Amino acid sequence: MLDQRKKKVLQAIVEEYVNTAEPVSSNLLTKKEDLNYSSATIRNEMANLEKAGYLEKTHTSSGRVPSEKGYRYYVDELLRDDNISIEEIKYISEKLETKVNEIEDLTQIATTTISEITHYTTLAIGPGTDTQTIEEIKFVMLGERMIMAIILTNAGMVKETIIKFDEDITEKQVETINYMFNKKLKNQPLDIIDAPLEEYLINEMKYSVKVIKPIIEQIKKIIQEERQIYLEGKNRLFDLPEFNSLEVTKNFINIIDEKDVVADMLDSGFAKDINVYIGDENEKQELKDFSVITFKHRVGNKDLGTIGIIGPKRMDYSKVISVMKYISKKLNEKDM
Amino acid sequence: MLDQRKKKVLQAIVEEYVNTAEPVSSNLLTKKEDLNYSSATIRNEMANLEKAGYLEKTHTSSGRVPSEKGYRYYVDELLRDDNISIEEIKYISEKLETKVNEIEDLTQIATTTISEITHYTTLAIGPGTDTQTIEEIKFVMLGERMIMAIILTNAGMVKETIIKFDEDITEKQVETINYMFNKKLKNQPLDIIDAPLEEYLINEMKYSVKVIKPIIEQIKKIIQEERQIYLEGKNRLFDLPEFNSLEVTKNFINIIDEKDVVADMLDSGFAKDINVYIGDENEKQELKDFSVITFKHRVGNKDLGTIGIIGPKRMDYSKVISVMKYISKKLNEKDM
DNA sequence: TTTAGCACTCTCATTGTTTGATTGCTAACA
DNA sequence: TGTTAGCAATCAAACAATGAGAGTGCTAAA
Repeated sequence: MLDQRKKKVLQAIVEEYVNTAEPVSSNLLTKKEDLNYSSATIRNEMANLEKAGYLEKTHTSSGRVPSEKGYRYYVDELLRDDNISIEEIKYISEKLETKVNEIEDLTQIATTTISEITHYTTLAIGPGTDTQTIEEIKFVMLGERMIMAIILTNAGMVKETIIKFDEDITEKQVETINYMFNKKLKNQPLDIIDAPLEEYLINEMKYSVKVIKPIIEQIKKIIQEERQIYLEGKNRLFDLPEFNSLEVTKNFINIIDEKDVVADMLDSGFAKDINVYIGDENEKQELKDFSVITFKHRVGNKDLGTIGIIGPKRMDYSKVISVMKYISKKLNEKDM
Repeated sequence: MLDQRKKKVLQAIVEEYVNTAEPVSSNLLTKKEDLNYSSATIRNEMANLEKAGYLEKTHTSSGRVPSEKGYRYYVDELLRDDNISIEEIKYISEKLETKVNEIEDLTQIATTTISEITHYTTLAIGPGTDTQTIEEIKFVMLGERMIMAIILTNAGMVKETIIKFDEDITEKQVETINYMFNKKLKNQPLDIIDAPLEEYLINEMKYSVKVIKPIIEQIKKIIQEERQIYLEGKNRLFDLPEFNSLEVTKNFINIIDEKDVVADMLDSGFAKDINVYIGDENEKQELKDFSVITFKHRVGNKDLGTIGIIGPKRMDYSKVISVMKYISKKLNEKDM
């Protein structure tokens, strides 16, 4: 357990380092209002904190930098989570009131807003197929050999896809398909669409494989592949001193371009409302130099996926967590 | 006009530099089969070529590097445009034969294939709204206050969007909308959808503004905003020595993330089948350190937009142009 | 017209030097 | 006992000096 003065020193070092990206010296800390001690005293405290693992040095005669343990302690015990201004609250409220036609647009708006306010790269992903059920499925004829399938899910999402056939198809057939698919799929989980279903429908409907197979295949494809990823402020981090290194920059670009990494990053465990992963705490090795903060994106208690930000370990945790808490609450209060 | 030997020297320098990214010395060139002269002779020729503007030096005692004029001469006069192997031809053919449901998928496939073979970043953009006409427009009811509009264009593209209303809407109304919109819009250019049309429809149909306005607005939005951009191999260039510079790397990322820049880049003039823009020849100042090569993406003579690659000025023009010529031809031969 | 030879130029890697920031430690102080 | 002044030690960063190596331009001879 850290005593009061150690907490103050640690907090001051984290906040100073977050601001300046420069190792913090004992001398600098003596200028802080609530640390009225000589630099020698501060130095002793810093040496203690370092011994306990909360601080690090970049070389023997450098100032101190928070370790991951230091950041973790700061996040868990020291930070303010109401670090949000009236103007920011106003701005967020305005943005979230935008009228949208598709519920996904709201995800985009939230993502953009968070990135604008925090100045970090913000990512979002739609809900997994396993959490959604089919509310309705509709087939529309677009030509003799082309139909469109439209799926409405319980989360309020609409997915559509085009299916082409090798042979002509009649209005009557489309009607039957409509009826049969709905009968079989209504209120079923999205990922029910699979081989056994295909077989069943072919037997039941007496339609040729040539009709059913392309439909099932295409729907399967769109459900599996089309998990939308939203990305905003990709280049926001480029001006940070961490990104003066080519390696870090390229590494970062590779990470956020890799859909799998982003999906995994956003799908990680959700013990709390706001989840903070600092450096090595991230499951993915690639993320060891970054911190990630995520929250479940719910609107009126419907699961719409996850929103998260990524930034350097030297991140303004206080600001990010404050903004996320507020936006998360506001989103959930909305009715759609 | 360059004499035979000067051409050989220029060609050798371009090709050597394209391969190695190192300034080319006179000594190195003497090792080329068709340049059986001493280094002193080559040096004289290089001095001449430099005086004429085809070559540059990075410093007084360095080897030579092609200037933009040098690249231009190489592209116009010296390069082979059948630099494509049997394996590559085979690979391309296979890829382009993939069965697709939506014509845009073909653009994606072509883009990916080009990037794979050339190892450069490849971009594509769909056809502009001004070049397409509406073949059919369909409205489907998805709920009491929600419909979907589906537009089929003459290029074979399908665009769809969801529209929500503040008041309930009937099946009957949707039918009327269907009829009226088709009557008015069939075979009209895509960008006809605008304010005067809105007024006309409101008068004609006696429907409240509350019904027509959201429809027009949403359709307008999707037509204007949704010009799809395809991007493949974004990180392909990162390993090139040019990208050892942070500035170049960040600059590049910024360029290809900026939809406007990419659109402008791909929409530039089309004097020839294959268009080559070297460094400063690009309209956009941001592209001055890169070369861009584009071609009109046509399938069965339907305009499907533009495909282009971007890479360093030190680009393998021969390979890229050869591959593009072949793919362009193959695409156009397809019937959709 | 071509080439051998040589002085000249410039980059790049290496090494040494200086400066300044910061620490840890010791001894004195309250 | 906790706090602080003072000081030697450490290290990064900036800068200068040096030398090797690669390449050129020019001249004179073949």
